[in-house]
Amino acid sequence: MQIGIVAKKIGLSVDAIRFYERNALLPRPPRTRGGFRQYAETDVETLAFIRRVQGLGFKLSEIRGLLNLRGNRLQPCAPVRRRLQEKLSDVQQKLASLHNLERDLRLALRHCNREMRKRSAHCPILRERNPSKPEGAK
Amino acid sequence: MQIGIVAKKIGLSVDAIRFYERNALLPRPPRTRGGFRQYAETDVETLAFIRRVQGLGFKLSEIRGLLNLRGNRLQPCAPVRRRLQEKLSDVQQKLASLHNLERDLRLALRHCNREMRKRSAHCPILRERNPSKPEGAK
DNA sequence: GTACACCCTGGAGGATAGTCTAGAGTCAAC
DNA sequence: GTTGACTCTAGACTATCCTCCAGGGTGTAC
Repeated sequence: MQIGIVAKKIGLSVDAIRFYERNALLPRPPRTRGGFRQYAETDVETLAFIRRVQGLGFKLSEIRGLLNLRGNRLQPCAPVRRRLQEKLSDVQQKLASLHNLERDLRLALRHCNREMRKRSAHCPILRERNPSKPEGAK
Repeated sequence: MQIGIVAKKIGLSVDAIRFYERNALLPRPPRTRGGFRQYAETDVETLAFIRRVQGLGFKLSEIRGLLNLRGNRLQPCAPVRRRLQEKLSDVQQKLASLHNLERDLRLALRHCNREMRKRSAHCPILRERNPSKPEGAK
């Protein structure tokens, strides 16, 4: 299978696949005499895996770690589990900080509305010194 | 006030302040004969403003827009309000997609746990074709 | 044997928000 | 007038995940 076919199959760009190869996420495939990459089904699976865990919020560098795990057969579930748990707590932290941000934005909007009702000429967001101490946000 | 003082006052690096100037977030201050920047209180306020709305999740390019609004006095509250609302709905979208991600991660962990209880040698995350269709995530 | 789509490489670029560096100059205090 | 802390500039670098490009070669169908 040549690279364009694989790209279409998986929904990636040709450039992205070559990028993954350069960055050791995908093994170097054999080539035709002319130098064209020739992929097998396992490569397609690897790419599908990459997409899938990328969808779980893993960075490419982390995915590289997972792929190495994937290579050996000795009960690799435990380290994967650990990584999933780490990722879950990352996500939960991000959620918390976004919730804070949401609260601060609502607060700012409320100030804004109050000022508009008063037909005041100065916007509290633009003028005030310290309207709501938005700190918690990431 | 020279740049280091301002930096300390606001909690930014000297480099960051110069960076803001280069990127038209902060006006160019007057200089001493020797070429040192001399800041006034209003510059400190501008920087405080930048920090504040950055804490509300605005990018520097967006903050530049807000700062322009800040210049004119003609009832600028309405456009600010609009931007705040846009930002709020961005945040809400991100929250939704992170919630999806959290759900997918929990699901993946559950699969993982099940497999470990079975003392199975293959990890469902590494092997399965399509364990939980993690799509909704950003 | 030629047309056309496809592939190759290496390197640049891009968005974001800065940080870091070298090498030189300045300010204030003593 | 010298010391020491501070500042100046331009440009390179960080991390992330690719995309785009030129200039050239390959594969296959007709």
